[in-house]
Amino acid sequence: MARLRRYVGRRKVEIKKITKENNLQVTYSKRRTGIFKKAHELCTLCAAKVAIIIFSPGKKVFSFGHPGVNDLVNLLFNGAPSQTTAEALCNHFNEALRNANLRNLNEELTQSSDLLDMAKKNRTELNNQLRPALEQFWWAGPVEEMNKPQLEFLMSTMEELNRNITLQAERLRILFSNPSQVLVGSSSSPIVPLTASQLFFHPPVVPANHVIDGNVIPTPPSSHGFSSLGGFLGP
Amino acid sequence: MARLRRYVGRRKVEIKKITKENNLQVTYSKRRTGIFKKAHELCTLCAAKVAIIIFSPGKKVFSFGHPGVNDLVNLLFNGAPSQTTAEALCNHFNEALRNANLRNLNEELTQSSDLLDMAKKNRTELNNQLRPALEQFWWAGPVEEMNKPQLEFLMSTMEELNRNITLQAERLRILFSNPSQVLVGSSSSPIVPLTASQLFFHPPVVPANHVIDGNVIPTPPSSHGFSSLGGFLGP
DNA sequence: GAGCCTATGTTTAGAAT
DNA sequence: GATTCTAAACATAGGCT
Repeated sequence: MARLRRYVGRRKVEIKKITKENNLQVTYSKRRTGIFKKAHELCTLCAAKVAIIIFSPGKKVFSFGHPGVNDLVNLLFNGAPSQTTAEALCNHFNEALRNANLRNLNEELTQSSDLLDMAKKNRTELNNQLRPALEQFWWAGPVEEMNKPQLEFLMSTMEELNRNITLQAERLRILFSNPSQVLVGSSSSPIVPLTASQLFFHPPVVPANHVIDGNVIPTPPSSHGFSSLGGFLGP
Repeated sequence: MARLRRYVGRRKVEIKKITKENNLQVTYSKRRTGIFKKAHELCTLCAAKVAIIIFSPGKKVFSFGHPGVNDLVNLLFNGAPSQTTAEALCNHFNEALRNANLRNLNEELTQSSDLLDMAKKNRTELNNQLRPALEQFWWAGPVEEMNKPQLEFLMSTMEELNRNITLQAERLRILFSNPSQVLVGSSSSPIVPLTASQLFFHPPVVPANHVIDGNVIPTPPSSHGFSSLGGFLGP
């Protein structure tokens, strides 16, 4: 009864930058977790796809949350178009890359490579084996180093990405040189103009099954390409 | 007193795919809002940078939340390096692009272009005027069409992005052809190896002040570059 | 579908471990 | 720096408009 009130309970907090460096760190950590959880739930509940990148203030610690590893696995091993596959894999790697600054979990990436080898041989048959393994990557682990095969794969994935980017660029150029054809009218226009989203999120036009067999070394785009997503790559 | 108990209160919900199509839609909408709010708070509280993409199940409705418009404004008008500026702007546009499927808010983009013209003339002096205007873009509005100057600007921004991508690719290739130099050792190694994140999130190496004056028409990468972030661009 | 409403399930601030 | 604890703050399911 004389129990001292050790815990105060949640306090109201004004939404402005936290000044106490220590509090900030704790809050950051907690809320990051919270957001990821929410994202996970949203994915599960609604079959949505969610990608999140968070750059912490100083520590350049950033996380990448992404739900639907299940979905990715499905895309990956159920004959989805190559582009999608490439994206799924690239995404998978980036998930790791983006966490690449704390611990050294090279094992996970290695395992990933193994999985890819397996996938190369049989897409659907291995589905059940791979699923649990890939799901380990959910809030995937960090990487301090990549070995050559891993890098190789990353690059080949990027190569395809680059090709798609170039294609999109070509479309953009055409659009640009003749804007009236595409940009005129609203969505109800008889001309059926492309919306901006249609322009940029165009379905694949690239030959299939390239990524998994790919091992070329072109001039792939680096993840700076992703910057447009965040614009947080500053110095 | 005879007040009927009209509202039941929140019910516990199992985290698995919602079957009732109607419920799903409502929940999706509510929770998406919730996540964005959380993200916004995280940004404000912790000065973090958060990027979120959500693809709804069927409707291909996706949103892009991104905090720190404040930060972007600062980057934009306080002499930040060009690359960062480019990214900030590109991001800004993409924020709009990604919402480009519901309403038609061309006005907002137009305003944006105007802001850029202003910025071209004086970066810091206009800071206070611009800040509130740009902040309107926080959960920015949709766009069904872009006019030529807007497209032009988008492309020039992308051009720079593309250049950076190529640079990064070059680094990657070098790394690839001589992995041992970079990939050996842990972060405590005397060789000071690049971490994956250092490799990919490298500081700018591109000449400054290009974007704002830019008006060229190169082969810019399209937003498919972002796919690696989500891998959700499939058909 | 967007919005309001409330009872309840969840998250989390602050302190301590 | 992550985790635990408590109580209060907050988010939200289901129902209704």
